[in-house]
Amino acid sequence: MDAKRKDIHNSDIPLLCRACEARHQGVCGALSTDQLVSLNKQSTRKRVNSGVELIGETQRTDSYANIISGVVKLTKMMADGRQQIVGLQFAPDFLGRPFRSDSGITADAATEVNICSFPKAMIDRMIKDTPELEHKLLEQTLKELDEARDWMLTLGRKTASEKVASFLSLIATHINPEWESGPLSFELPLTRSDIADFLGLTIETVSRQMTKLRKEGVIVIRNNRMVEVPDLARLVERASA
Amino acid sequence: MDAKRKDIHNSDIPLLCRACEARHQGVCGALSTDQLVSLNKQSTRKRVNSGVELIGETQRTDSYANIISGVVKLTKMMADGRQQIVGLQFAPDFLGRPFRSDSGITADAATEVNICSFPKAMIDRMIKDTPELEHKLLEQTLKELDEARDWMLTLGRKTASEKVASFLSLIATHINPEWESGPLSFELPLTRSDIADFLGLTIETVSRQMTKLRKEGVIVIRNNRMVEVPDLARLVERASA
DNA sequence: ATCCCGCCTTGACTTTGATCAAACTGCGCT
DNA sequence: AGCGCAGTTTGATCAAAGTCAAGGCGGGAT
Repeated sequence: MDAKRKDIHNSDIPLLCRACEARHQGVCGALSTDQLVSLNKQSTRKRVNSGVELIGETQRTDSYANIISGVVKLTKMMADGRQQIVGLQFAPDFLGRPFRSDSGITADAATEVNICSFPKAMIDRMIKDTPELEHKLLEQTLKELDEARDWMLTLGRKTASEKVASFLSLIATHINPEWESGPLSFELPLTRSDIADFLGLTIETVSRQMTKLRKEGVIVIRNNRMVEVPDLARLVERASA
Repeated sequence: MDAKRKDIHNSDIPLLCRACEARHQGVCGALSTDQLVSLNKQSTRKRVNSGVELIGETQRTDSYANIISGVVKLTKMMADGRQQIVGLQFAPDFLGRPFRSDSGITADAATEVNICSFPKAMIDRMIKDTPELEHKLLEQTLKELDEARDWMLTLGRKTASEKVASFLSLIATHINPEWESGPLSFELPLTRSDIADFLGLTIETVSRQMTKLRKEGVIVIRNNRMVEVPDLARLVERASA
């Protein structure tokens, strides 16, 4: 095993992605300087508004992207309109499904989103030449799989109240992963309707459970989007995580 | 790109795994003859009965395994005993979580299961030396992710009746992937209790919905485990897939 | 054969969350 | 300011699934 390979496998220091002009753990971290330079030429930065479809039925999926900022929701829809959010992606996640163009999932911007996108063909080519890239993809895919399975437990076995607490905990800890103690406030990246689709509930039930948590003093609702959590431990408790 | 690399990426012909004495799409497909020989020395075939824990709290996860036959259920459990099956694995799936020992999931034999297991350290070492192996793992992980997300839609948005039909369709099509038309009969690999844990329902609800499908002529229940489906299309329809 | 035990089914009733409907809030617009 | 609108909250009612309880079925052991 050469030193370079070892380095990639043992370290999780994000590398500089010149194409995105940002440090992140997206695909770029595995690339050589030469590859980054050529990627740089083909990549485009985009800013999209909330609600815009990034990958799906209408948008042909001929590109991958790194998320620079914002939140992307991955949604599955049934023929009759029922829908379920099957994943949320934050910076610096990688957006796109390798080796396949359709997975029956659409990706929409939940908030304003900045992405750096590049041609799918280019990345697919680099994957074949660069094992480190495949390693990065495997790590992200495993992370997404863990998250999906955690959420399956929430969808299948938790009560409405536990679901809402789980969602708020998820966002709270994601916004501030290094939190220790004391109050914490943050902006919800989703509307009530999106939260309902993420939790497998209706908007009315989400609203009622939020109200319940507010009345019990577990959360403070500043406005529809801004939430304050005086004691995260108490919220996490409600989630029965 | 050398020919060998290209071959692995473009072909999905299962290779002979000498360690398992079986052709399958598990990890062995990516290995060289030398690697297979050394794997052969360290691997052990095991037959385990239904209900036995393969990976989890008690069983220290220091090994990976290929499933030779049988069905393995991946379960998440809450502190109060509620549990959710987050995945089913069939031959020739690969069993084990790379790069991490605990993922909060236990793997139990749902039926009698035959596995071929090898030391985790050995595979982890081979992963670093053999990009093709990592490619195989990525493919399986993506498949599991797709399945998990499909199931999230089922858990979050389908009715009890649709859930049961979805489960039966899943098993029916898995048992006989090349099915065209005409009646189809198969053995359920799970108990009612397991089915309930997979669907996020109670055993009573599962039982009632099975009875309903039986009375409507969509399925015939030979005995608790044996089910006959006269017209698969009609069942799939009920699943609102 | 009979008993036993695990697994499954069925019935009566309760609870949770969905549905339907109405009203409220914040915000951009004229 | 007043209007309109999207998003949210709240209330009343309803239906779906859960809970509790009893009984049936089948396979293995004595």
